[in-house]
Amino acid sequence: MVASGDGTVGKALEVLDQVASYGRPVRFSELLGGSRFPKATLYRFVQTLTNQGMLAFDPDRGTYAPGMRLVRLAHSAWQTASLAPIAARYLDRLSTDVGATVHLAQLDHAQVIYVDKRNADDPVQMYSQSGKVGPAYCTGVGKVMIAYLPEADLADALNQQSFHSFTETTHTSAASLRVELSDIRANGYGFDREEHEPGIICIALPILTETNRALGAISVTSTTTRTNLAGLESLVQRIRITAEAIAKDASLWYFPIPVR
Amino acid sequence: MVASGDGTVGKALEVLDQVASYGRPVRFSELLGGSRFPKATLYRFVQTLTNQGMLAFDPDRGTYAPGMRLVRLAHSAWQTASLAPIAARYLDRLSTDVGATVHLAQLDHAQVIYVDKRNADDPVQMYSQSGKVGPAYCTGVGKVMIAYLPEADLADALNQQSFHSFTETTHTSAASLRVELSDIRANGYGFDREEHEPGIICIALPILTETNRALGAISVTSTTTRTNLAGLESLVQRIRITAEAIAKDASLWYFPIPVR
DNA sequence: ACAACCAGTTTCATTATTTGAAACGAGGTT
DNA sequence: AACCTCGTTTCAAATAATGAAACTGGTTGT
Repeated sequence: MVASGDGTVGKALEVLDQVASYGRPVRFSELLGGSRFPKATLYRFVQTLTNQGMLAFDPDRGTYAPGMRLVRLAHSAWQTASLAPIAARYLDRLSTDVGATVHLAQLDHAQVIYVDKRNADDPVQMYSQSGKVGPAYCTGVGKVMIAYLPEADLADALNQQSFHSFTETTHTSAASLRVELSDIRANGYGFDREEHEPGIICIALPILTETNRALGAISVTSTTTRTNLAGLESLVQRIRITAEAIAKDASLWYFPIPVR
Repeated sequence: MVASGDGTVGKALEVLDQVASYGRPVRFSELLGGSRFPKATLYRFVQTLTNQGMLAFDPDRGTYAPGMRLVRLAHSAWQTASLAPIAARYLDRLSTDVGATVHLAQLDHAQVIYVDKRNADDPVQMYSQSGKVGPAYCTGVGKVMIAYLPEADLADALNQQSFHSFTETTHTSAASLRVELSDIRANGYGFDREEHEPGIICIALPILTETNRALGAISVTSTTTRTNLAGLESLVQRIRITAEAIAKDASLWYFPIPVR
């Protein structure tokens, strides 16, 4: 079933996603055009979401945009459910050690979400890169994370990949990707071989629990003008130290105190 | 009616807020304890939200936490509905000019959400301060924003303030706050007179549309050991330049192209 | 071995909410 | 005045949410 949608809540969240997808404030009629819901129904959803602060209505322009309540909730999510707070100090060190850009990512359904970043070249933090999404099938972090998914979830995730061919090396089918995924499980790391952007390569390692679930992934990115895959591979030991340190901290971190 | 809640969607979002409020992963039974919903109902909400990626379930520990979909959505919100992207360069300049901490905030219902920050002392950005919330009635940014609310919304916002007395100067009633709000409208700026934390003072200015709605606010914060209210007041002209520049950019920014 | 207990999950008849076609109202344009 | 478009409201029919109670599987106590 393509259209998932758990009841009313699922539909409302679908509308929320739709608004977010425009990347700019939108009019009601625009939403209606791109929506599977009838006018009155969509109208009620938009009203409800606005009441709830999940959408913000601009009365001057009559437009809707994602609301500030999301920012507040995401702050919670970022702090309690993401690896970013735990990983921060390790990423700092890794980035200065290897002198390259470091990403920390997690999986959301079948998509990659970048939750933190260290840019070695230009020390100015791009504020809130956090939240940016990317495809799983053609990024280093994406591939190492789905490689450790249980078969049922993996099949699901593969179904949701677009397999759009960004470059010559992009995987264009689940079958060819599956071959690489078993390599990744064998090695414990994976590459991005210019699959997403020409000239951009990376090496990625998963952050694993004791039960071998991937909590997230870290990657070191570079360009073909500066190094090559072998060059990146030489960093594996160093990166593994970071990944394991983060995994260990994460396991210690939440020991939900059974407060009574 | 105290219990608002628009239908099923409102209730589900209430549960989402509840999970976020713990600030750590929580068990189902903990949620049940603090919830007005019966077991089966709460269970279904949590299931739905988890399916939707708004919550994340940790199968190893049996806990729920805010999900990564929120981070993705908030990225959208931050980029399209917040003033942060527009204001960034102005905040940089203001912060170096005045040599103090600068905040950019917006209103979410009756709460203040900090969407960006420049810390003059310590150049290390605290990553993703963005999303942090604060009370409206005892912060500089909060007061200048609610001062420009239409009466109906203002009454609503005042009702939702806790008027908890943090310090000796904290407003403890809507009545006394209202007096200050009319001063703020007269002057175009407002102060935090150690109302939230002893020793911490700030001056805040609203970012206004042509129709005099407050899109957000900026503040310059300092301590009583370094300066005083008169000292902050001397910065008004400089801050106003920034506030007006942001307002102007914001008005130019979204001119929703009627694409056809 | 057994019983009691607990957290989490499922069931199902009842109840309340959502649904959407259609009508309406407010501006604007011809 | 007739005619658009866009947003909003109405209301009976259709659907989905509700929650008490039963159930499951694991843990603890005797």
